[in-house]
Amino acid sequence: MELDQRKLQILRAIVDEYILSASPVGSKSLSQNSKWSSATIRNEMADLETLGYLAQPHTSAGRIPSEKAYRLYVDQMMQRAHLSDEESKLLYGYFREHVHGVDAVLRSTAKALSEITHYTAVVMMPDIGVNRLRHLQLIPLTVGKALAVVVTDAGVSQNTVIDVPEDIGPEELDRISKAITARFSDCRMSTVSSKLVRELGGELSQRADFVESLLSTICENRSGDRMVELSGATNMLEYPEYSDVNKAKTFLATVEQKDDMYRMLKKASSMEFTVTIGSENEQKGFQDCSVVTASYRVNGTPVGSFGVIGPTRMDYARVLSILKNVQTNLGTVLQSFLKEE
Amino acid sequence: MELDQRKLQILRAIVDEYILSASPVGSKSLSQNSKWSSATIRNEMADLETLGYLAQPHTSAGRIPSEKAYRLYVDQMMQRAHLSDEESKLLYGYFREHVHGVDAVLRSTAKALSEITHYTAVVMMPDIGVNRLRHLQLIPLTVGKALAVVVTDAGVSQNTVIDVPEDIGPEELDRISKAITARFSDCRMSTVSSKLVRELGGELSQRADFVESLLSTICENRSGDRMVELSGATNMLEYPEYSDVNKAKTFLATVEQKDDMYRMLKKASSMEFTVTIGSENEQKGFQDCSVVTASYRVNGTPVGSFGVIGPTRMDYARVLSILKNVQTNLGTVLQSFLKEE
DNA sequence: TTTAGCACTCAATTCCTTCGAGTGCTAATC
DNA sequence: GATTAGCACTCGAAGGAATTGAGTGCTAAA
Repeated sequence: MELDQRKLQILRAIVDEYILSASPVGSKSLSQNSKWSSATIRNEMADLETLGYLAQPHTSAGRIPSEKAYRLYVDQMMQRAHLSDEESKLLYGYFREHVHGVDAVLRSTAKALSEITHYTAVVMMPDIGVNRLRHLQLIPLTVGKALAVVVTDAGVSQNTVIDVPEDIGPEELDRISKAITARFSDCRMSTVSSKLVRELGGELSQRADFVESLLSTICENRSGDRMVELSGATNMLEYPEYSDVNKAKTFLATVEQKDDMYRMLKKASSMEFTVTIGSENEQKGFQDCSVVTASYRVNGTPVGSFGVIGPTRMDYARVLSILKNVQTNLGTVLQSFLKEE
Repeated sequence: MELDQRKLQILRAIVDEYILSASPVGSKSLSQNSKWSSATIRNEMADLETLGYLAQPHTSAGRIPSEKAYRLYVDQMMQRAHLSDEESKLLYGYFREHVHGVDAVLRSTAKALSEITHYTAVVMMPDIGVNRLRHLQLIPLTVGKALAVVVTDAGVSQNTVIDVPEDIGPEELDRISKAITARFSDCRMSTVSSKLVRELGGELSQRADFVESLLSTICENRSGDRMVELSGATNMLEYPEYSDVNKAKTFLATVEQKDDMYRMLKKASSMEFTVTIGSENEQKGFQDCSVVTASYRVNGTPVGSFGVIGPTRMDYARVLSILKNVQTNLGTVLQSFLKEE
């Protein structure tokens, strides 16, 4: 049995309807806005069920789309929604407001996404490895401790507390900062530590051990916790899917595992867009959710990604349009951080 | 009518029982562990209800304590719980782990509190105004922007993006940093800006306007958002009080208003401990919650506070013991940041 | 003053009924 | 042969009556 034109149309109508209503779609209501009678639609529905695109919660209920149906819908059937002028203005506004550095922009991106989609948004902070070092400053804290502040070409900054041998005083920390900044300026963070061993010279060579441990600490510092911005987790409580507190709790617990979220986004950052439906997700807590992500780039290199998490029946078309829009805005903003040099 | 000894004992038993079970306490079950018959207890309960200490959800149900009862319980009746060795070790462990600066310690405090109490914890980052400046470093970002990193004697650090006149280059930023650090080291942050105008001299005087705006930006930067660490918000979903998704949503929305949380904690930081029961709370979303806070000190000055938010029937005795314990631990840890100088 | 006894109350639970949206199948129609 | 009208059937949801039981207030006896 094949999916002919009519079956496709009916399936699409069912998915569209279910995304809106969250309750099983019956043949009668469908036939209202269609050229076929409810009986015909019933027959087709029966076929679609056999083919695995639809499921019936119980005998006398309508049909709901299966994950397979969503997959088909996303891959082939949906029509990209277009955002109203109002919406894209609103969205753009979020980016205009927070031009205080890449981190701030990405955080406000998360907020924008969750507020506009009404789903949950996650944004991954850029992978510092691919960025170029612009400035490193060591600031003495207490004896044996210092704060390392790193600034990269993308405007990203990062603080790390590091251990310092006790015989290095504040002045030397400052000299070392300047030496590292001078020597490694414009190098990719990921190559700084390996280059180091070979190119050491001058003042730095006396403190090679320290400098090496310093740089590796900095690169490893970015724990998932600080690397993922989460927003609108509680939006999910709006949906009937989560009117059961236990389901809500599972979802919230999953989404707050920032390490996992980071891994998920990192994986997705090599792709322009991803749509992961229901059980396709690795996370157990997302079995009834879908995750849609988009990557963002700096100088053409993908450095991170952001995404929206919603119920499987989420409005994929709309979400994808929004992500697309945000991706563009984000590109412009990030580029502006680089241009100003 | 007075609250005689027997009434007090019965009231206490009811509160204790209700804290555990969350369901109305009847005279029969109470009489099991008491020297009085259910009838006597019933009579006393009727009196306690007239006096406003108890309420009946409906005629044929047991009694639940009123807010007035909790107030009395907290102020006079409860016996301070004592933590098991295991628990205080566990609690102490959280502090041993994260000695990477005051911020990190406070964040892990929030986590510790929420995990051990199973309620929601909020921790306020210390009010930077009362701390003494130790180091200020300006790091160039792009043309017209720089990152100001401030380190205080309590080990607290803070990043702020500031605007810089375009004619100030990286070298001058560095000189200004050093000059400010030298001149204002050991001054309270709150007095730095006012002192400034009078004591300006040498290099700084040429850039008086810039320096002044810089310092004021730094002091005003601490938005509630970054100043409050929240942990375990979803713990509340465990309790029958929040089995209704809407109530849960209201609670979560309230607790995520970090500005409000900051204001609440700031207000509480002048007191060693506070217990705010139900409608005593300003926040509308906390009408069915209680908030217990404790302050923490650096050099004897209260600089911040932390607290636990739970249902009104929370285990006040236990929570207060834990807060007390944490307060002590925190004092020791914060002190250690100062001593090492 | 305390308590045993008893009638009474009322939410929660259970069981039934009704209702209706929806189905599958069959026979008539295009 | 494809489509559709018609009809019997299914089953969850909604609503109502009966039952249960934990708990009360009151009264009279100890």
